[in-house]
Amino acid sequence: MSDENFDLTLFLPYLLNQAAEASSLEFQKIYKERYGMLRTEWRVLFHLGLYGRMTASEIGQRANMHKTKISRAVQKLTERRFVTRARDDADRRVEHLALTAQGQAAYADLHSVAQHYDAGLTAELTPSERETLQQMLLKLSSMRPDTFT
Amino acid sequence: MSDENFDLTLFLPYLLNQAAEASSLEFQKIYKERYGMLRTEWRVLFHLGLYGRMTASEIGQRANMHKTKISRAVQKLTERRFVTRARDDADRRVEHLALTAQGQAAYADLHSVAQHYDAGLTAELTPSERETLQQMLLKLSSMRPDTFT
DNA sequence: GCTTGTTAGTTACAAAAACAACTATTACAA
DNA sequence: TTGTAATAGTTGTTTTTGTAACTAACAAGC
Repeated sequence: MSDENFDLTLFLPYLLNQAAEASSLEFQKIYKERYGMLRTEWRVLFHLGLYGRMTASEIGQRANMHKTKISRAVQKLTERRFVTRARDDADRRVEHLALTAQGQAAYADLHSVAQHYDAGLTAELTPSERETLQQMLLKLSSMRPDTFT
Repeated sequence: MSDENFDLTLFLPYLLNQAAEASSLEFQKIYKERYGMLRTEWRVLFHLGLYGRMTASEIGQRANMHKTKISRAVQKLTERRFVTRARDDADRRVEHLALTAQGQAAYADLHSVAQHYDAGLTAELTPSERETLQQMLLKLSSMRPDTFT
């Protein structure tokens, strides 16, 4: 039963985790040191920078983040004047979030860092490898595997 | 300066994190439900199952886990009779860890689950894609990128 | 109008992770 | 020896996360 040519160090969830951690370590340092941000905060910032005005739920859906995480990230970001909140007039439950000038500046800075960082990471891959990697990661990201007993 | 054909949703650390989380979700449920294990505990178990008797530091090096995480994981695993500890006679600081019969059984079970789970994940990839993915993830895992300012 | 259900977001409490300081043991050099 | 540094592992404290319960606002049927 135990297939010997199955190496657990090549187990995809494990490998992905290792690669994800290793690859985000240095970048993490940068947004932490420069802006005192957590991963959740950086993600909210980058969604707002990328897509413009959004609500917390919209960010949650796109980023696969739980609403409490977002709530807390937004709180920190507003405290530090990176983000503003505006109640929707029609539906007063929803809040529209947007970057302040300061938030835009931080986003622009980190966007550029990310760009160089990413280039550094992929430097060792050929363009086609890079493309394939992206496609596969996107596929895996959207997968919801069920019962594997 | 801001290269418009750089899409942050394709930023490698982000993509890797998304893929890693999505791909480990269901597997996580299994070892949690069946054995009440945390990720750290599962990792220690699988290292011992895979390599046999090891010390905590050895596991730490291989798995890129901090020693406190391992210490606590080992504590839980010994409490639940999955792992035994044995002091080294020559150097009484080090402890050799090993799986009990019960630990072996759990490992065998989860190994088999992992095998099927992994097969399910890679089902949509061609063997060569799978191979390429592995190679790239291994490369990224071992990378220590520096200053990308 | 009023119930009942749903959605957006927050808050409170418990679980887990990160980080620093600690003990015990060994190594090694003055 | 004995004093200093290094290593293996643990413990304590602070952050961060996860989970569940909550408030407020809307929606829809009656």
